[in-house]
Formats: sequence, C-alpha cells, structure tokens
Amino acid sequence: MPQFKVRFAPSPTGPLHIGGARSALFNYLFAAHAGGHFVVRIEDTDLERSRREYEDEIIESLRWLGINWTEGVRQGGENGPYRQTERLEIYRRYLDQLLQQGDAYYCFCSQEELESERQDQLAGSSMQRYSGKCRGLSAKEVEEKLAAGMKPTIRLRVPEHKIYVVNDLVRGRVTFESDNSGDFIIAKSDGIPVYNFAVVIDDVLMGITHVIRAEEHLSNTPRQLMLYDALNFKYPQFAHISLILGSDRQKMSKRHGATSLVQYREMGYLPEALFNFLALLGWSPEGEQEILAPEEIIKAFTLERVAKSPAVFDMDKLNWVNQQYLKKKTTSELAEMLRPYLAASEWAGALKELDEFRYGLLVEAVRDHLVCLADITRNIDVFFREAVYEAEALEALAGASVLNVLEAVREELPDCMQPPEIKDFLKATIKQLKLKPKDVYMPLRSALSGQTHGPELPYLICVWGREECLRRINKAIARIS
RNA sequence: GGCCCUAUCGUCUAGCGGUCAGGACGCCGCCCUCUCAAGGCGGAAGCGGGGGUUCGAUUCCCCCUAGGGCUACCA
Repeated sequence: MPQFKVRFAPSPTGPLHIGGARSALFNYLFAAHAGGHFVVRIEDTDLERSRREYEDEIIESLRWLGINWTEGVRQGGENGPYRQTERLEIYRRYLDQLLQQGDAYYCFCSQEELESERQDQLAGSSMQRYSGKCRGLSAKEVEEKLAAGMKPTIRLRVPEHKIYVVNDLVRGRVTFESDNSGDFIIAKSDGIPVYNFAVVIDDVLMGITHVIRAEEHLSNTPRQLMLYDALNFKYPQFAHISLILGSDRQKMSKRHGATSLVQYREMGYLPEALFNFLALLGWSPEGEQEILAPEEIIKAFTLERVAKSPAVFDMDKLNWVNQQYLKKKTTSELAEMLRPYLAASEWAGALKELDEFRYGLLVEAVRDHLVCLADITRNIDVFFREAVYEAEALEALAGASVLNVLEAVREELPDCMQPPEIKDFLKATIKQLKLKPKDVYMPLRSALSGQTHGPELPYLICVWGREECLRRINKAIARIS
C-alpha cells in the first residue's frame, strides 16, 4: 500500500480563514482516510506581513477544529524545520544549482523599470511578461554589477514552446503553454525565495505525494512544474479544490461578515459543527445523511467526490448544522459552555444569585432557541427584567376571568422548582376554574412577564420561584384593577 | 487584455446517455402547542443559451454568455 503524504502550508499573515480551514480539512481528511501522513508547514517568506502571533492563532484554530498533524511545526519530524524562514540555506543550495546549470539567472532590473515595462505592455495590449532583459548578461557583466553592490533577483529561464500538463485529481487534465509565462522571479533581491520556488523544494524534500490546495493555485502550477523539471524532481499529484465565495459570488472577504475561524469560535459555533459544515462545502458523502461525525466523514472522504464548482458560504445552513450539534449536548454540558457568554453579559450579576438547579432549568428552557452559544444573551432577558407590559399582554389581561386566574394562582401556587409539578398545578387550576388552557396560560404569562411569548411557563415560574412570582402577580393585579 | 477554471432549485449538492431530475438549508402551508422555538407531515422552487454527436441528452463535443482565479521582488 502506497504511503500518502499531504500538507497544509498557511502563511502567517492573518487569522485562519474559512477557505484555509477547508483546505486544511480536506488534506486532513484525505490523510486520515488513507492512513497517510499530514504535514503542517509555515510559509513565512513574506517578511513584511508574516507575524508569529498569526502563526499561533492559526495553529490554535486548527487544533480547535479537530485537525491534527503527524509532522510539522509544533510537532516535529524528520524533514524539518517546518518554517520556511528557517530553511533558507536549503533553498540557497537549489538556487545555486539552478544558477550553475544555467536554468536561472540574476536579474538587475529595478522595480521601477519593471513597473514601467508593465505599463507599456498594458498600453500596447500585448502579453504581460518579463522582457528577458537580463537573460543574456555575460558572466563579466554580472560580476561587475555584483561588485558594484547591486542586489539582484533570481529568475528562472522559462523553456520555450513547451506544454505543461497538470493531471489534476479533481479537475482532470489541464494544459498550459510555457510561452505564456515570462521568466519569473524565484528569489527576491534580499535572497529570500518566492512562494513558487520554496513550495516546490519543501514539497519534494518533505516527501509530499498529494498537493491538495485551493484553486487559486492552479495557475501557479505550471511555474512549479518548470521548477520540478529544472531540478529533475518527480511531480506529486495535484488536486485543486474550488474556492469558497461570499453571497455575492466574490471570493470570501471581510465584508462578507465573519471569515476567520476564531470569530466563529467566539460566537459559540461548535468545532464539530464547523468540521461537518466545511466538509460539505465542495464534498458530499454518498448517502443522504448530512450530519456526520468526524470518523464518518473520514471514512467516506475521497477526492473523487469533491466538486469542481465554487461554493457559496451559506450562513443559514451553518446555523442549522450548529443547532444539530447543540441539540446533542446535555443540558449540563450546555450550561457549562454558556457560562463565559453569560459572565460577559449584562445579566452576569443576576445569574450569580441563581442556584445551580435553577440555572439548569433556565438553560433547559431556552436551549432550543440557540443557534450559537452567543445567542444566550438575547434569550434570557425575560428571566431578569422587571415586567413591562406590552400591548398584547395588556390585551390578554383584559379578559373577564383574568382576575380569577391570577388570584387562584396567588393563593395556591406551590413552593416548588419542578416544572412538571407546576404544570400539574396549572392543569388543576384550569380544571378547577373550568377554563381553556389558553385562558389560564396567557393571562398568567402576560402578568408575570409582560409579554405574550417566551420560554415555557412552568420553567419561567420555577426559575423565578414562588416569592418572585407572587410579587409579579400582585403587580399585575394592581395594574388591572 | 492574455492564460486557466467553473456552470443542476435562492444556497450546498446527488446525477457519471434512457430518472416522475434525488436530498439538505432556507421559504410557504398543516399538525403539535399558552406563546416563540423545537419536532412531525406536506408544498413551491432547478438542468444559462445556441449548435452538434446519438434512436435518445442534465449527462459527451464545440461556440456564446455569465461568474471566478492567475497574470507581484504576496502566498
């Protein structure tokens, strides 16, 4: 059995994005399914934008999602280091090799020169590619410029009239002509290699067999193939997965709302829900079941079932998936998970007064309304706010039998915190007063909360307790009489 | 502009020449119910357009259109 090895190689230039998370997930799923290895390496060659804090955040997000790797940064392995800025000597060797072979050359063109060249090409509507000005520099000329202290970039000598074929596992055969690409830069003037170069060296040295990455890299692949050829490396398999789009079908970005994983974690989306939802974006299992545990997804995951077309990120569906996972939690698990959200809310003080049992009842009463954990703060006002009578509530309190109901409850409400018993008590009251359930529930709810809707009444009563209920009933009676 | 990718309900998708075009989210209706949710049941909603190939195209090929990506001393 062949040993598969895949990798996820984020740039630490921002938090882990939804799209990045999905790429990481697909790699993880592929490896886990086939019993292969999964490497995480950090592509931090962009010194300007890379920051260690982002690396920390990305790693944390991956772990939170439930993605583990067998080799790589913060994990170790035989092919390290796993941070590109720590691999500069390695790249240097291959850069020198290419220079020596004559497959690469120094380019002394300044950025200004290149920019104006680009502008000219744009105006003339010709191809946008490097002119090859420094291609034919003699050894002596190079020597002189170097001696003069000029800092050159290194360019790959792109072969002429060659067809490059990417046999993509999700897209099939994709071909590119080398003539469409000018000699491109493989190392910047500060000596640091550029993405297209470093990625090839690392993938080869780390023994990557399958490169699974976002589609935006498909157009980069021919340039990488040129490097594989020049260095006499064997190609890996490629699989380019489609992009995740915002609701306007543009690539997901900040203006589409929450795009980073930490934002979802903070809102109280469960990692298993994101895992499930992200897996369904561009991949589908064979059956009709959509709520699947990680192990089930791993078992079913194959690249053959990965879709080619881009997917729009659907918040409604994520909400639904999250709700499904929220439902699987026991009330006490939920109660624990909700604590930090409540502690940060305006009801933190009031909640401290509540004993554990009644806190449990409160969670039980509102749990079905939660789409994410952060929603809790929008659902519990009614428990703590003084009743302010809405128009509908006043209407409900205007009925002929209302006073009878309120007085009967005031006289006989048991001192108890078990919703079923309160339910029985209300049932008995209904029978005793010979009323319809609605004619007891509605006025009572309105009197107690000032609203005609909210959590199940027995729960509300139990969380408030007898004394508080009597106080509220008296207030309502005073209001209507 | 050039190169490349993509195209089934509003959205995520199944389909891999012959299907009443299936499922899910969302939406609508009904049931349950003190209310709001949840849950159950039901419904509306789709193959972008034009040419081929074929007895037969959602499915294969070409063109158009639309959307997206790449075209950096970013990744």
